[in-house]
Amino acid sequence: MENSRDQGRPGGRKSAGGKARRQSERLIMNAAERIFAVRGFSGATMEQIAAAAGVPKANIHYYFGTKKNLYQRLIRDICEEWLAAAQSFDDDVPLRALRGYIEAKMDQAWERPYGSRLWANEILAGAPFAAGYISAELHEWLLSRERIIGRWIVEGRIRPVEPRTLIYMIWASTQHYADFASQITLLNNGKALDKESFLAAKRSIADIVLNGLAPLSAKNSP
Amino acid sequence: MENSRDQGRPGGRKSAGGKARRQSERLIMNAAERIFAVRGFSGATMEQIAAAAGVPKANIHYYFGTKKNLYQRLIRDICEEWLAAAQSFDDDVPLRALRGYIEAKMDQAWERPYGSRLWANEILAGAPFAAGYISAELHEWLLSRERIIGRWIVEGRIRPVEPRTLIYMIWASTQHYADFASQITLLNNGKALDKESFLAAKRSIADIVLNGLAPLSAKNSP
DNA sequence: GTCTATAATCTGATAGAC
DNA sequence: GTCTATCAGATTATAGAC
Repeated sequence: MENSRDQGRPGGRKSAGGKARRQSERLIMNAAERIFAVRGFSGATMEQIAAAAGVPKANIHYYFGTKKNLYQRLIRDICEEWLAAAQSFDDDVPLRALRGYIEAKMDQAWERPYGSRLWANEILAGAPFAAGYISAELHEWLLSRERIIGRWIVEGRIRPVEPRTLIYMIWASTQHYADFASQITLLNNGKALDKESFLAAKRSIADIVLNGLAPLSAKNSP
Repeated sequence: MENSRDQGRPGGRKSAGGKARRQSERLIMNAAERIFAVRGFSGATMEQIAAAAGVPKANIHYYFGTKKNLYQRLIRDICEEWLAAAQSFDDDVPLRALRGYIEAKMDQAWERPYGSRLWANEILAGAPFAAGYISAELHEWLLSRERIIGRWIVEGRIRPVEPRTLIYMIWASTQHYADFASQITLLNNGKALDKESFLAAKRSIADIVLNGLAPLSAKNSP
């Protein structure tokens, strides 16, 4: 009656499993995200991850098979979450869409900084695992938003700027607060940025960008 | 007559040596910069660096002693070069100082992309080697420029923004073109950004930032 | 100074007891 | 499912011939 396909290494079923499995996987993935974010794929060791998760090394292999596999799961996870922020760029009022997007990206940098850093590390390494996702979903999203921004420019609703540069600026400026957190901390007398300073930065970034885009007419008078 | 302190491993003299030494060191450092930039300190291997430099592994140890030592030399080198760009933030006309600085940072991202990426990797890792430099020289520079920007605001020459956020935005936006080059390439149909697109991005970033800072009065009319 | 060979340690992965 | 013990290969560093 027992089906041997279903025990032992994962993969027998799609990726289901009891709550014990799910719980262990979550524990390991959280630890792995931190370690990979700091050391990169090749720099991280399974032992460091095991120690951070508080489990024996062998358990990680039991649940994820290989280091590569574990890493890929995280990349996929981060891509999926990224889509959430991407959706917030969707109002038809330029300044509202852009402010919403900037705020969503900043919230993400605050709430899941290690995800952002893992991504940065992956890109620095040449995007060996994320390339497919970038060329497909991300590229598509980028093109669609460029079209929207282009339309706003034609309609005179924002100042003429290169849409792509604008989007890169938003990515860079928001992710900076996660990716360069250790530098920011050192420049803040060794104290990590508190929530208030972070919120101030969020507003400030949005203000600079949005003022930079305000059309020549319709100046914002008090 | 011969002094044994002066042969064998470096360190006998400060860091002098014949042209052969200097040439070999330069060759190895260039290769190491590329490898460390992509894999990070712990992810890079001496063998990869040796292969990239086209020398036997043992030679690297002969010239630099340890991996750590080689890496530290690079960090120092990059810090020093960074100071050059920092100097360009020095005009008393706000828009000129800022545009000059943005352009200097962009030029650096173009000319020495691996230096920027190595730095990014170091920060992601928690700045274990660069911490001292960041807390001292970089912090000092940052404070001095914040004072200048603050003065401009008081004098009504630029819109009131958080000076630190502004500087972080400039760092992030310019370094993005070096650090995230692989992502940018993938989003550009697999072709690296050419010089023209890069120059366009440089102008575009400066435009957005500077427009974002233009004071409420004295609007730029045609 | 340059290079091959090798020592000492670390790392990903697995075996197999519980 | 969990954990200890361990293997095979990689990795930093050195020894020593040339």
